[in-house]
Amino acid sequence: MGRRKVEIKRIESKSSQQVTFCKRRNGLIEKARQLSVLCESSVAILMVSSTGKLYSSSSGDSMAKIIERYEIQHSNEHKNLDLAEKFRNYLSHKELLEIVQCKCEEAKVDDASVESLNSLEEQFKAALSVTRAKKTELMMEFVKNLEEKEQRLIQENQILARQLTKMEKKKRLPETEDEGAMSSENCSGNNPPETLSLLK
Amino acid sequence: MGRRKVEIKRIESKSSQQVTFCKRRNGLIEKARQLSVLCESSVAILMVSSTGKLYSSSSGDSMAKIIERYEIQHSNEHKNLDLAEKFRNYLSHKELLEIVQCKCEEAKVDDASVESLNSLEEQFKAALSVTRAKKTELMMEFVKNLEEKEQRLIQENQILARQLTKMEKKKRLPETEDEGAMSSENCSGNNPPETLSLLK
DNA sequence: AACTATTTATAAGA
DNA sequence: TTCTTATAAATAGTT
Repeated sequence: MGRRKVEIKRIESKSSQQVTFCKRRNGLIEKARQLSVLCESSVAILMVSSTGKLYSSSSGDSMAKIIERYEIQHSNEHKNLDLAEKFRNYLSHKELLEIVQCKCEEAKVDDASVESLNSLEEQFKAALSVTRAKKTELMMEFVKNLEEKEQRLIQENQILARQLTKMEKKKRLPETEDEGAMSSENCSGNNPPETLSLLK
Repeated sequence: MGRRKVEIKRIESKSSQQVTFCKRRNGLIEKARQLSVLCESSVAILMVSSTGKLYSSSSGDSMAKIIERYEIQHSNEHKNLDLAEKFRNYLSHKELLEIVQCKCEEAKVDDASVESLNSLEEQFKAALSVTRAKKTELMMEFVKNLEEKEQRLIQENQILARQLTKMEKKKRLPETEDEGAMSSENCSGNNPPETLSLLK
């Protein structure tokens, strides 16, 4: 698509190559963007020019996310970075623990090479991360339960305090036997018994 | 380039989207191949479809090599674990938040390039890490306080219940005025008042 | 998966 | 680099 048909083979002239690289690079990035928008997908492009310069573009999602997705697919090859994040996103806590257990077994049989220990380390990092998330979840639940329990205890205390106040009244005035039971208005203005200080 | 001009926006029909994804995906890969050959360069493409399926292509060099090249370039950002670690070790939560705030300001002025957003993302990751540690600390403290409070409330309830039991006894036998106050033995065998059901 | 009317990308030139 | 434009190539809608 140009004035001439061009054969797809190395462009000899370095300057023409540079011009073509620039034009087609932009074209490629635009095509990727369109694909991403039209089809609700993520596209990442990495280009290394003949001079070694790197160009990259990502659409639909961040470069990191897309590369991560690739590395999950090719899990054997991805030795290095933040395994934890990947596991967190794609595996349940249980599944992860199973993998770690398995790795531990392997490591026992193994001659504990640096390779295998490195792999084990990564597994532990991932396990740590997922565990941390699980922990938070459980703590949130625990706090919620404690708060509910606290409310119930406070209510209970109030009921007990009210009964106590009423009893003391009856003791002082034993002749008034038949006043309305449990009327909260009766208590509202009274000082609570001193044992209720913690409720303040 | 087709029977109609198409707007670059999400294709509603899932099946059309699928067809377009397939056609343009192949087109993109072919363009990448051509660029690689014409300009003696390496091109990697990663595509994640709307259904989460991954497609990849590399020309001029292996995917692993090209991704490696990218990660070398972005080594500062890819060491995010180290970055988080550094922040945790050398900066207080407050200082980190200040840095992040500052970065947010920068990003607002900036034209929000992929570069700057990527950097911002890394800052957030670091912030997240430190925040998570802080959060755990605070939650542990909160839980401790709740547990202490719970104990105090339970004790208070027991005291109130005891007083109530005693009062009821006095009422039934008003002649025995001077028995030992607060003797727990007196209550141990008694049924608690019905309002204490929540303590069981 | 193939066909083709059109649109789009781009090679060459300025 | 960027723009222009003739032409090649990609692809949307159709079969």
